[in-house]
Amino acid sequence: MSPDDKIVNLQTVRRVAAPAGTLASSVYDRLRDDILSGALPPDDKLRTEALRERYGVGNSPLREALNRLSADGLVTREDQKGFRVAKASRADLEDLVKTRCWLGEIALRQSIENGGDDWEEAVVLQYHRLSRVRRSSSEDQYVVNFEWEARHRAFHLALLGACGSRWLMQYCAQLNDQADRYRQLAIVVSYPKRNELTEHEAIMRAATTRDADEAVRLLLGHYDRTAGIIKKSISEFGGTSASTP
Amino acid sequence: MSPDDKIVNLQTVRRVAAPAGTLASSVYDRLRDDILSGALPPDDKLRTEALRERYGVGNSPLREALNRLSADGLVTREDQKGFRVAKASRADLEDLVKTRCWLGEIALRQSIENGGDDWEEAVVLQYHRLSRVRRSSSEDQYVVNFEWEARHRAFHLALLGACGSRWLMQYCAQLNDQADRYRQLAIVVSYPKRNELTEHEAIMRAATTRDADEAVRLLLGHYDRTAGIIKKSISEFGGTSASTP
DNA sequence: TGTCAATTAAATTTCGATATTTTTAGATTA
DNA sequence: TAATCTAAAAATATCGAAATTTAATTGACA
Repeated sequence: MSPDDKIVNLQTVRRVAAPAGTLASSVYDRLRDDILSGALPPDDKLRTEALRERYGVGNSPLREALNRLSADGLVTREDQKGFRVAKASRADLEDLVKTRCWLGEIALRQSIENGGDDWEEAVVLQYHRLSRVRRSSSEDQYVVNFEWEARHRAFHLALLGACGSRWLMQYCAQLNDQADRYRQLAIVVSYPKRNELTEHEAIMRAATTRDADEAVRLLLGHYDRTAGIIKKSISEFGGTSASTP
Repeated sequence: MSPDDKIVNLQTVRRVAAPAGTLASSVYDRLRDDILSGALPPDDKLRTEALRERYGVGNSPLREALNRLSADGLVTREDQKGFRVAKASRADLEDLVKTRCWLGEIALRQSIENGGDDWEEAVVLQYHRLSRVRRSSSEDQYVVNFEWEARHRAFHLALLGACGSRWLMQYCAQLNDQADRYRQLAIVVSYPKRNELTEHEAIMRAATTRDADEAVRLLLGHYDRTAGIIKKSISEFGGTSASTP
């Protein structure tokens, strides 16, 4: 048994073939994927030595990537004490989903009000793309399908994409990412039977019909339901990844 | 003469005496101040060599600070092209204030609803502290008073401090900082006669009286008025700092 | 004179090693 | 046994120079 077992497998196929222009960006992408997919569990200490070996890079690009991630709230940093994967807790999740609902409602209403034909088309398009890939890479057991994850993100962003505020969009995107991480953490425990496609379709229809109230109701319900499933499937997060008797 | 002379120049008295635990954090604080105060103008290219000399540090801590700042949206980064001070534009300002109003309203209403006695006391206290320092360090001309800036920020944060969401608070704080930067940029041009203390007092009273609608009206008016003054005092931002015919 | 290519210069990014700080382990003492 | 201090080990933070990439300059050619 190598010392890095907890990190390694999870047989995750990389989402993209790292088109990174700089080494630091490449490491950033990979680390980000590993955190969002749960391969690196919450509160895990991120030792530079171990990570340098894992990603095969030097000190500088690694440190740079970690700093960028701490900006995204996926990694925490403390002077002289290095980096850790951001903690996950029930309280934080509740805060997260609450904020997500507040901001999501504003963004969706603005989008429905301001969005033109191009916005409508983008929403329909992204929904279509989402509907063409499977939720899980495997039939019997759940295996992260990075393609689905990417399209799911794209759909939700398109939905809010005409809100007319870059700042708001940026925040919504960040909250989406955070929620995605919790979703992955939960799924590791139990893969819920949930037909998300139906929910997404209903949201898409209400939005493109410009039925703001209904669209908001559906979207917030979607957010809440996701959070509910996560909370149900996990008693408490952040624990050390088992082992050590 | 103390040995800390290197801090002195730029005739700005540092807000805090740099209690930084690490060099990178120290540089981060100083760079941040220089950007927020307008000493480093928007869109300015940030060459590592020049900055290393200016702050008297090596490559690593500087780069680390820049990466953190790009997280705050005060600095932009492009692969292989380095860092620049974030651009400032009328469009961005309008986006900024719009978002600030959306989020500020939510945070204030939540605070008024959830806040206990401790919150009320904090608001009153911060208002009092704000009222004890002058807006400008000098009487006749405007000179940034970092103490006022700090207390002003503290007051606004206290006001929203009981909203019950760390995410929302973080966003509001970031938007506040951004708005502060624009304010400094504008003031360099013309120092408007505006009795902000009266506005702050009114907001404080409405909030502590739990008059949500009135408090929101006043706060958003405060935001809007600030943005209006800024827009009026500057035709367009971001230009190179004069020179070069 | 204007454009394109090749060369030089400048700046960013990255590496490898060193200095500091924190954590761990061991020993000593109350 | 618990607590405290000291020394060793590990990890973080920092430096200075080398390696890449981008930008600028020069010169040739149409």
